[in-house]
Amino acid sequence: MSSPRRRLPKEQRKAEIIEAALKVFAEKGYRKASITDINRKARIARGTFYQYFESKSQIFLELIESYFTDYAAILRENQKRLERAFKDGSDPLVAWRENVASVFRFHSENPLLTELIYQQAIGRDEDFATRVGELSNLARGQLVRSFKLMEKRGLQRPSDIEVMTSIATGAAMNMIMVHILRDNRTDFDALADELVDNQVRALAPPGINAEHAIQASKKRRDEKRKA
Amino acid sequence: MSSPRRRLPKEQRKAEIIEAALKVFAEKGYRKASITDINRKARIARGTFYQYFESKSQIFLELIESYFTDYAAILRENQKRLERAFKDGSDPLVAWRENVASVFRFHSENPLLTELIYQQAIGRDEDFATRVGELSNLARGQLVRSFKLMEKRGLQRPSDIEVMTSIATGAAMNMIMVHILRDNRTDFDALADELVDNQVRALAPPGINAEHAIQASKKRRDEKRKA
Amino acid sequence: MSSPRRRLPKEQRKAEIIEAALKVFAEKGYRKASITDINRKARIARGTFYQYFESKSQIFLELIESYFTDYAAILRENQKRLERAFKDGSDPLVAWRENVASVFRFHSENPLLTELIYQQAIGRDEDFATRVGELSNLARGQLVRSFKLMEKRGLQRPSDIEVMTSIATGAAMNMIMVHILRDNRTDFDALADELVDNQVRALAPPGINAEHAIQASKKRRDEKRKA
Amino acid sequence: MSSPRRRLPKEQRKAEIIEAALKVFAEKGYRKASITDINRKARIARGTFYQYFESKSQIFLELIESYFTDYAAILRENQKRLERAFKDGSDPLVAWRENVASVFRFHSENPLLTELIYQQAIGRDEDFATRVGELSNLARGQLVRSFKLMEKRGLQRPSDIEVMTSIATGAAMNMIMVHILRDNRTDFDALADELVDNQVRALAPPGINAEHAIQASKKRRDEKRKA
DNA sequence: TATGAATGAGAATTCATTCAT
DNA sequence: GATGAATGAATTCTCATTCAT
Repeated sequence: MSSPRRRLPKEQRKAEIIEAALKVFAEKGYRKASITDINRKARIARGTFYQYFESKSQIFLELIESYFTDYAAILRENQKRLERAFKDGSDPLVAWRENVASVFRFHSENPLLTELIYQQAIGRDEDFATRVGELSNLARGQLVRSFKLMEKRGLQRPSDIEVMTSIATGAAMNMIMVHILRDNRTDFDALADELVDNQVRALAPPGINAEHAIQASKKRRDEKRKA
Repeated sequence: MSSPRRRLPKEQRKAEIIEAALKVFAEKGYRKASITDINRKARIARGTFYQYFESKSQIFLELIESYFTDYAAILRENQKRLERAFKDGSDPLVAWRENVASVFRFHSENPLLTELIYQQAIGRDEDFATRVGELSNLARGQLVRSFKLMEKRGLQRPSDIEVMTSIATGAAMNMIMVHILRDNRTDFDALADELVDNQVRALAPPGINAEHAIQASKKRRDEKRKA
Repeated sequence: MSSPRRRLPKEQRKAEIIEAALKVFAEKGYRKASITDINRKARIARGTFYQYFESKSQIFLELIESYFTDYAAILRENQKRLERAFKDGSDPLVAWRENVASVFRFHSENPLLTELIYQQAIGRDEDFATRVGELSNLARGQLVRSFKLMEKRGLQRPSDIEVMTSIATGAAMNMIMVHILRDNRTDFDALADELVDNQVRALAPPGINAEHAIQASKKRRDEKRKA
Repeated sequence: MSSPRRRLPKEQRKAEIIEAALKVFAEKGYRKASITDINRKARIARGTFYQYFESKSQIFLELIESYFTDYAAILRENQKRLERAFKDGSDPLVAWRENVASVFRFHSENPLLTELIYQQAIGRDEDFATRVGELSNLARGQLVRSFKLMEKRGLQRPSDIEVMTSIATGAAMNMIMVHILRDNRTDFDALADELVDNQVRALAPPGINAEHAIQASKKRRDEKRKA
């Protein structure tokens, strides 16, 4: 009916739409955001959207999946880093610090996606609840495994792992929301230290001196960082 | 056109509508829930709703306000309980435990409202974000004040209070979501103990034996409870 | 948002919408007709339609069903009239003439519905084909039964009943389309006579004088008509 | 953007598209069929279609025209065959039988086009109604002329030619739809005989023995066929 | 010639809100 | 007070058509 405007390689156009959708969803929330909002932000016509995505829910789901795919990769790396430490005989706390910092960094680098997940997808909205539930259970599962490993190695006092996981997860999530998203802090090591120190003190097994372990692991981390 | 069904005292009718709205919002989320859903649940006609509430957003806001009003009352009481402990010379940790348990109990008794707040209102639904932000800052402020008091009294090691608050708040929020809402646990004291023990260990100042303080305060709490 | 216009009893409004839809569908065809067209014709707002009908396809189906319900009633009566003639010993051809005329009259009185069925619904459009097929088989079945009855009673030569039915149905359908719908003829008896005379001559069994039977039955019909 | 697939002679490509369009329209109906459906079936790109046809309605019209062009040729031949019979002094009924059979054969050989015309184009889709009306009047006109000729030659009783034409046309159309399209019958002579025998009996002038004429013409037809 | 990305008018449908009864 | 018919803005999605490559 009317004439096309800007011709773009398929992948680039798709990326632009995804970026626009991410902004719009993060800003307005899934239900309040309209396809028209996305189109406006991506500077495309009404119909163009549907050349790339089947529906509003499909693009949202795609965003969610992409978050969890990337996050899962981070978590897998973290798990490996911890296991490697045990194998190496190097300080597992150093690995733990790096793990926590990497989680903070990941969310800092994906602020819109993070907002989307933590503020929109978690709501019992729509058909996403199921998928989001599945995916966040994966993440939770990773943490549970790490805790178990630490406990088994005698680095953590015996505890109700499920509750400890809720505490650790909630603490991390809230730090991300408040200090990373809201305050835009980027001193990931410092933030990670706050959380890890807290956990070490809280969970150090009776015989172990938490303060000493904390100081030693920070020192080792800094030395390693210099190399 | 047709005959009115049930004539009710204004306040009772209003309460019924609020109850219905709460259920509907908690189940479907603010955006997905329709006035018709609420009307159906409250067994009233389309127009009746507007005799009691100006709009959909108004009743939602009213629900949010009511949550925060009630929660603020709990938090005020908790603050008093802590201050009273200091005045009395009684164990502040006993008060702290009771405080945490009372927060769990409050959310357990108001599951729908809790779900609403934690899963819907938190989503950056621009219409409510501002007000929800204000109100949750109030709650956060209360906690910051308690932490400061503890620190000042030498019961907590010096720390970044903001970060500690994020950790404590996030941990509590997540425990509420997972163990109270999802798992329906009602052993509030046990849950509170998990969290408090964790915090005590993590935050005990250098000179103080955390384990001893934990055991002593639990014992005192139980004795007090018997009376 | 804006104010209601004309308030009508539910049944009356529904009837108005049905009438409007009938006109619009008959004029434009099912697919080209839009809900907006119907709304405009019924002088109602966009949303009002959906208070009375679930969807465009539902109202169309309802129209089709109503046609076949009414038509089936006519055909049942016709069948009875024929059977009564055999029981009475009265001239079955008189009944037959009345039957054909009644079919013409029915379609003449429902010109829009007729147009809808014969010109829209018959097309392999949508989900209607199945239902229309079922329903028109019912009608065809009635005719087959009548033919069999005539043949059994020796009033018709043995023949391929299926083909005869196709011929009779097609002939009648086309007469309806051309002479009733297009030319608006209302001399149903004359039209019926043309068709029946044709059939009698075509199907008269060897021993019977078709011309005589034709004249006699017309005479009897006219006498009966006077009473 | 991407490379052309198959470079074809203009006429061949056009024929392919027409064939695809025919299938698609016959299957889904004009309105429901999309250009994309046609493109997919013809294995061409979106834009290619418009190199050969101006619009969706144009190709449809072209299909309709092609049906009527071919059909008109058949009817012209038929008219000639009938006139030749009169000139030859050979049995016009033999010609008549052949004519009817040829009509059946034509529709049998063009089932998709037939479906299109009888089920789609007939629907008062305002864009085509006019043209389809004109064209089917042409066909009807041919039949009227034949009937007049038969009547003039004393082979048919005087009758309301318009009504007779409606009857004959309707009967033939319905036989085509039911027995040719639906049942896939290919015994065109047998089918033609059913219809012709019927017409002969119905329209034989008073002095003529219909049964005799029927048998004689069939015999002659079969003899001629052997040659 | 052929392609397919881009367009936007238009379709069906939803739902918060109004107001005559 | 209560009712529910009526409203229309807004939303998602479709598809014929255009045109730069």
